[in-house]
Amino acid sequence: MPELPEVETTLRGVGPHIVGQLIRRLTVHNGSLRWPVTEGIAAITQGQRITAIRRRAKYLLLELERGSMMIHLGMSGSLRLVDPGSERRKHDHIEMLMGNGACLRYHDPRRFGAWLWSDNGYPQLNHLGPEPLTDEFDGERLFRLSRKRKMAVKPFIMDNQIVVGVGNIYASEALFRSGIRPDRSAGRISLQRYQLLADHIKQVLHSAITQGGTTLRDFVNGNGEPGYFQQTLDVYGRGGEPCHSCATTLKEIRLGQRSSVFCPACQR
DNA sequence: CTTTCAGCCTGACGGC
DNA sequence: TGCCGTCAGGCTGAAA
Repeated sequence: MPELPEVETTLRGVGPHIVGQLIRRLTVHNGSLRWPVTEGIAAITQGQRITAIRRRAKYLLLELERGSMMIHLGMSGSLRLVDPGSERRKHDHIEMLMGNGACLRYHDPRRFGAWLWSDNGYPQLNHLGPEPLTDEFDGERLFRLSRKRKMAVKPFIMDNQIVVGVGNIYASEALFRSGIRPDRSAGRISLQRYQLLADHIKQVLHSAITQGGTTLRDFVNGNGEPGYFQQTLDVYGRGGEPCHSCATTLKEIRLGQRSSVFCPACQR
Protein backbone atom coordinates (compact mmCIF):
# COMPACT_ATOMS: atom_id res chain seq x y z
CA MET A 1 0.00 0.00 0.00
CA PRO A 2 1.71 3.15 -1.16
CA GLU A 3 2.31 5.59 1.66
CA LEU A 4 4.03 8.93 1.26
CA PRO A 5 7.56 7.45 1.27
CA GLU A 6 6.73 5.15 -1.63
CA VAL A 7 5.25 8.02 -3.63
CA GLU A 8 8.36 10.09 -2.96
CA THR A 9 10.58 7.13 -3.91
CA THR A 10 8.58 6.71 -7.11
CA LEU A 11 9.07 10.38 -7.95
CA ARG A 12 12.83 10.13 -7.43
CA GLY A 13 12.98 6.89 -9.38
CA VAL A 14 11.07 7.86 -12.50
CA GLY A 15 11.64 11.64 -12.51
CA PRO A 16 15.11 11.70 -14.10
CA HIS A 17 13.92 9.42 -16.91
CA ILE A 18 10.89 11.43 -17.98
CA VAL A 19 11.42 15.11 -17.09
CA GLY A 20 12.41 17.07 -20.17
CA GLN A 21 11.17 14.32 -22.47
CA LEU A 22 8.43 14.47 -25.07
CA ILE A 23 5.42 12.24 -24.67
CA ARG A 24 5.50 10.21 -27.85
CA ARG A 25 2.36 8.25 -27.09
CA LEU A 26 0.12 7.65 -24.10
CA THR A 27 -2.04 4.52 -24.19
CA VAL A 28 -4.98 3.76 -21.92
CA HIS A 29 -5.60 0.01 -21.74
CA ASN A 30 -8.12 0.15 -18.93
CA GLY A 31 -9.43 3.54 -17.86
CA SER A 32 -11.66 2.28 -15.05
CA LEU A 33 -9.79 3.89 -12.20
CA ARG A 34 -11.27 5.97 -9.37
CA TRP A 35 -12.33 8.46 -11.99
CA PRO A 36 -12.70 7.29 -15.60
CA VAL A 37 -9.59 7.93 -17.69
CA THR A 38 -10.90 8.99 -21.09
CA GLU A 39 -9.14 8.41 -24.40
CA GLY A 40 -8.99 12.18 -24.77
CA ILE A 41 -6.05 12.33 -22.41
CA ALA A 42 -3.91 10.61 -25.06
CA ALA A 43 -4.64 13.22 -27.71
CA ILE A 44 -4.13 16.15 -25.34
CA THR A 45 -0.79 14.96 -24.00
CA GLN A 46 0.77 13.51 -27.14
CA GLY A 47 3.73 15.56 -28.36
CA GLN A 48 3.90 17.60 -25.16
CA ARG A 49 7.02 17.88 -23.07
CA ILE A 50 7.11 17.00 -19.38
CA THR A 51 8.63 20.07 -17.79
CA ALA A 52 8.71 18.95 -14.16
CA ILE A 53 7.51 16.33 -11.71
CA ARG A 54 6.48 17.07 -8.16
CA ARG A 55 4.56 15.59 -5.27
CA ARG A 56 1.77 17.02 -3.14
CA ALA A 57 0.54 14.70 -0.38
CA LYS A 58 0.35 11.31 -2.10
CA TYR A 59 -0.36 12.83 -5.49
CA LEU A 60 2.26 12.98 -8.24
CA LEU A 61 2.02 15.92 -10.62
CA LEU A 62 3.58 15.76 -14.07
CA GLU A 63 3.78 19.32 -15.33
CA LEU A 64 3.29 19.66 -19.07
CA GLU A 65 3.68 22.57 -21.47
CA ARG A 66 -0.10 22.85 -21.30
CA GLY A 67 -1.68 21.70 -18.06
CA SER A 68 -0.54 18.78 -15.97
CA MET A 69 -1.31 15.17 -15.20
CA MET A 70 -2.09 14.15 -11.64
CA ILE A 71 -1.44 10.55 -10.64
CA HIS A 72 -2.48 8.79 -7.43
CA LEU A 73 -1.35 5.25 -6.69
CA GLY A 74 -4.41 4.43 -4.58
CA MET A 75 -4.04 1.23 -2.60
CA SER A 76 -2.16 -0.93 -5.05
CA GLY A 77 -0.77 1.29 -7.78
CA SER A 78 2.82 1.55 -8.97
CA LEU A 79 4.80 3.24 -11.73
CA ARG A 80 7.72 1.48 -13.35
CA LEU A 81 10.06 2.18 -16.20
CA VAL A 82 10.12 -0.84 -18.45
CA ASP A 83 11.62 -2.01 -21.70
CA PRO A 84 9.17 -0.68 -24.34
CA GLY A 85 9.10 -4.06 -26.02
CA SER A 86 8.35 -6.00 -22.87
CA GLU A 87 5.05 -7.77 -22.52
CA ARG A 88 2.36 -6.02 -20.53
CA ARG A 89 1.53 -7.61 -17.20
CA LYS A 90 -1.99 -8.12 -15.99
CA HIS A 91 -3.26 -4.82 -14.50
CA ASP A 92 -0.87 -2.62 -16.50
CA HIS A 93 -3.57 -0.06 -17.28
CA ILE A 94 -1.76 2.94 -18.72
CA GLU A 95 1.58 3.36 -20.47
CA MET A 96 3.46 6.35 -21.69
CA LEU A 97 6.18 6.10 -24.32
CA MET A 98 8.75 8.89 -24.12
CA GLY A 99 10.86 10.54 -26.77
CA ASN A 100 14.02 9.02 -25.35
CA GLY A 101 12.56 5.52 -25.65
CA ALA A 102 11.70 5.17 -21.97
CA CYS A 103 8.34 3.56 -21.25
CA LEU A 104 6.45 4.31 -18.05
CA ARG A 105 3.79 1.80 -17.06
CA TYR A 106 1.05 2.31 -14.48
CA HIS A 107 0.09 -0.94 -12.74
CA ASP A 108 -2.86 -1.08 -10.33
CA PRO A 109 -4.73 -4.32 -9.51
CA ARG A 110 -7.40 -2.70 -7.32
CA ARG A 111 -7.81 0.37 -9.52
CA PHE A 112 -8.28 2.74 -6.58
CA GLY A 113 -5.76 5.06 -8.17
CA ALA A 114 -6.16 8.03 -10.48
CA TRP A 115 -4.61 9.50 -13.63
CA LEU A 116 -6.08 12.86 -14.59
CA TRP A 117 -5.25 15.77 -16.87
CA SER A 118 -6.20 19.37 -16.17
CA ASP A 119 -5.03 22.86 -17.09
CA ASN A 120 -7.13 24.40 -14.37
CA GLY A 121 -5.94 22.89 -11.08
CA TYR A 122 -7.38 19.98 -9.12
CA PRO A 123 -10.14 20.21 -6.49
CA GLN A 124 -8.50 17.28 -4.68
CA LEU A 125 -5.62 19.56 -3.72
CA ASN A 126 -7.74 22.45 -2.50
CA HIS A 127 -8.12 21.74 1.18
CA LEU A 128 -4.99 19.82 2.03
CA GLY A 129 -3.04 20.47 5.19
CA PRO A 130 0.74 21.00 5.22
CA GLU A 131 3.37 18.50 4.13
CA PRO A 132 4.56 16.52 7.16
CA LEU A 133 8.26 17.13 6.49
CA THR A 134 8.01 20.92 6.45
CA ASP A 135 8.15 23.39 9.33
CA GLU A 136 4.50 24.21 8.72
CA PHE A 137 3.71 20.93 10.43
CA ASP A 138 4.57 20.70 14.10
CA GLY A 139 3.18 19.73 17.49
CA GLU A 140 1.72 23.16 18.01
CA ARG A 141 -0.48 22.72 14.94
CA LEU A 142 -1.68 19.33 16.18
CA PHE A 143 -2.42 20.79 19.58
CA ARG A 144 -4.23 23.86 18.26
CA LEU A 145 -6.43 22.00 15.76
CA SER A 146 -7.32 19.21 18.16
CA ARG A 147 -8.81 21.34 20.94
CA LYS A 148 -12.41 20.32 21.70
CA ARG A 149 -12.23 17.46 19.21
CA LYS A 150 -13.40 14.13 20.50
CA MET A 151 -12.11 12.05 17.61
CA ALA A 152 -9.42 9.50 18.44
CA VAL A 153 -5.89 10.75 17.84
CA LYS A 154 -5.07 8.17 15.15
CA PRO A 155 -7.81 9.14 12.68
CA PHE A 156 -7.06 12.76 13.62
CA ILE A 157 -3.45 12.60 12.38
CA MET A 158 -4.62 10.66 9.31
CA ASP A 159 -6.98 13.52 8.38
CA ASN A 160 -5.53 15.22 5.28
CA GLN A 161 -6.75 18.62 6.44
CA ILE A 162 -4.59 18.33 9.55
CA VAL A 163 -1.47 16.99 7.85
CA VAL A 164 -1.11 15.07 4.58
CA GLY A 165 0.61 11.80 3.85
CA VAL A 166 0.24 10.03 7.20
CA GLY A 167 -1.30 6.66 6.37
CA ASN A 168 -2.20 3.74 8.57
CA ILE A 169 1.30 2.26 8.76
CA TYR A 170 3.15 5.39 9.83
CA ALA A 171 0.36 6.71 12.04
CA SER A 172 0.55 3.44 13.97
CA GLU A 173 4.34 3.47 14.17
CA ALA A 174 4.61 7.13 15.20
CA LEU A 175 2.02 6.66 17.96
CA PHE A 176 3.95 3.67 19.29
CA ARG A 177 7.22 5.59 19.34
CA SER A 178 5.46 8.45 21.11
CA GLY A 179 3.83 6.22 23.73
CA ILE A 180 0.34 7.44 22.83
CA ARG A 181 -2.67 5.12 22.61
CA PRO A 182 -4.29 5.40 19.15
CA ASP A 183 -7.78 5.58 20.68
CA ARG A 184 -7.04 8.49 23.01
CA SER A 185 -9.27 11.48 22.33
CA ALA A 186 -7.36 14.01 20.20
CA GLY A 187 -8.57 16.92 22.32
CA ARG A 188 -7.14 15.49 25.52
CA ILE A 189 -3.50 15.29 24.56
CA SER A 190 -1.00 17.85 25.84
CA LEU A 191 1.12 20.17 23.71
CA GLN A 192 4.22 18.41 24.94
CA ARG A 193 3.01 15.01 23.77
CA TYR A 194 1.93 16.43 20.41
CA GLN A 195 5.42 17.87 19.93
CA LEU A 196 6.81 14.40 20.54
CA LEU A 197 4.28 12.89 18.12
CA ALA A 198 5.01 15.42 15.37
CA ASP A 199 8.73 14.74 15.71
CA HIS A 200 8.17 10.98 15.46
CA ILE A 201 5.93 11.38 12.39
CA LYS A 202 8.71 13.31 10.69
CA GLN A 203 11.33 10.82 11.83
CA VAL A 204 9.52 7.69 10.67
CA LEU A 205 8.62 9.18 7.27
CA HIS A 206 12.11 10.54 6.74
CA SER A 207 13.80 7.25 7.52
CA ALA A 208 11.42 5.37 5.21
CA ILE A 209 12.22 7.75 2.36
CA THR A 210 15.93 7.33 3.03
CA GLN A 211 15.60 3.56 2.88
CA GLY A 212 13.51 3.87 -0.28
CA GLY A 213 16.47 5.60 -1.85
CA THR A 214 18.49 2.43 -1.62
CA THR A 215 16.30 0.70 -4.20
CA LEU A 216 15.76 3.47 -6.74
CA ARG A 217 17.51 1.41 -9.41
CA ASP A 218 14.61 -1.05 -9.17
CA PHE A 219 12.39 1.45 -10.94
CA VAL A 220 14.24 0.75 -14.16
CA ASN A 221 13.69 -2.65 -15.67
CA GLY A 222 13.19 -4.15 -12.26
CA ASN A 223 10.60 -5.72 -10.07
CA GLY A 224 11.94 -4.68 -6.68
CA GLU A 225 9.76 -3.16 -4.03
CA PRO A 226 10.55 0.28 -2.65
CA GLY A 227 12.96 0.15 0.24
CA TYR A 228 10.57 1.13 2.97
CA PHE A 229 9.30 -2.41 3.03
CA GLN A 230 12.64 -3.27 4.57
CA GLN A 231 11.87 -1.03 7.51
CA THR A 232 11.20 -2.84 10.74
CA LEU A 233 7.67 -2.17 11.89
CA ASP A 234 7.02 -2.23 15.63
CA VAL A 235 3.24 -2.49 15.64
CA TYR A 236 1.63 -2.35 12.20
CA GLY A 237 0.48 -5.83 11.19
CA ARG A 238 1.73 -7.32 14.48
CA GLY A 239 -1.49 -7.70 16.49
CA GLY A 240 -1.19 -10.58 18.98
CA GLU A 241 2.61 -10.58 18.80
CA PRO A 242 4.93 -9.43 21.61
CA CYS A 243 5.89 -5.76 21.93
CA HIS A 244 9.45 -5.12 20.75
CA SER A 245 10.00 -3.01 23.84
CA CYS A 246 8.29 -4.81 26.74
CA ALA A 247 7.02 -8.14 25.27
CA THR A 248 3.40 -7.42 26.23
CA THR A 249 0.96 -8.85 23.67
CA LEU A 250 0.07 -6.14 21.14
CA LYS A 251 -3.62 -5.31 20.98
CA GLU A 252 -5.59 -4.81 17.76
CA ILE A 253 -8.67 -2.58 17.58
CA ARG A 254 -10.58 -0.79 14.83
CA LEU A 255 -10.66 2.99 14.60
CA GLY A 256 -12.45 4.69 11.76
CA GLN A 257 -12.71 1.40 9.85
CA ARG A 258 -8.96 0.84 10.02
CA SER A 259 -7.10 -1.76 12.00
CA SER A 260 -4.98 -0.23 14.72
CA VAL A 261 -2.34 -2.12 16.65
CA PHE A 262 -0.74 -0.81 19.83
CA CYS A 263 0.99 -1.89 23.01
CA PRO A 264 -1.37 -1.51 25.98
CA ALA A 265 1.62 -1.22 28.32
CA CYS A 266 3.85 1.24 26.43
CA GLN A 267 1.08 3.44 25.01
CA ARG A 268 -1.14 5.54 27.29
C1' DC B 1 -19.92 22.32 12.28
C1' DT B 2 -17.94 17.25 13.43
C1' DT B 3 -18.12 12.49 12.87
C1' DT B 4 -19.31 8.14 10.73
C1' DC B 5 -19.82 5.04 7.06
C1' DA B 6 -20.64 2.77 2.42
C1' DG B 7 -18.47 2.04 -1.69
C1' DC B 8 -14.85 1.48 -5.03
C1' DC B 9 -11.69 -3.25 -6.35
C1' DT B 10 -8.68 -7.50 -6.50
C1' DG B 11 -5.65 -10.69 -4.27
C1' DA B 12 -4.49 -13.24 -0.26
C1' DC B 13 -5.90 -16.24 3.07
C1' DG B 14 -8.60 -19.44 6.08
C1' DG B 15 -12.23 -22.85 6.51
C1' DC B 16 -14.49 -26.63 4.71
C1' DT C 1 -8.58 -29.21 -5.39
C1' DG C 2 -11.65 -25.37 -5.44
C1' DC C 3 -15.26 -22.58 -3.70
C1' DC C 4 -16.83 -19.05 -0.60
C1' DG C 5 -16.51 -15.52 2.76
C1' DT C 6 -13.65 -12.09 4.86
C1' DC C 7 -10.23 -8.76 5.10
C1' DA C 8 -7.02 -5.07 3.58
C1' DG C 9 -7.06 0.14 2.75
C1' DG C 10 -6.94 5.89 0.60
C1' DC C 11 -10.14 8.66 -0.58
C1' DT C 12 -14.78 10.58 -1.78
C1' DG C 13 -19.24 11.89 -0.96
C1' DA C 14 -23.35 11.38 1.51
C1' DA C 15 -25.65 10.67 5.83
C1' DA C 16 -26.13 11.27 10.73
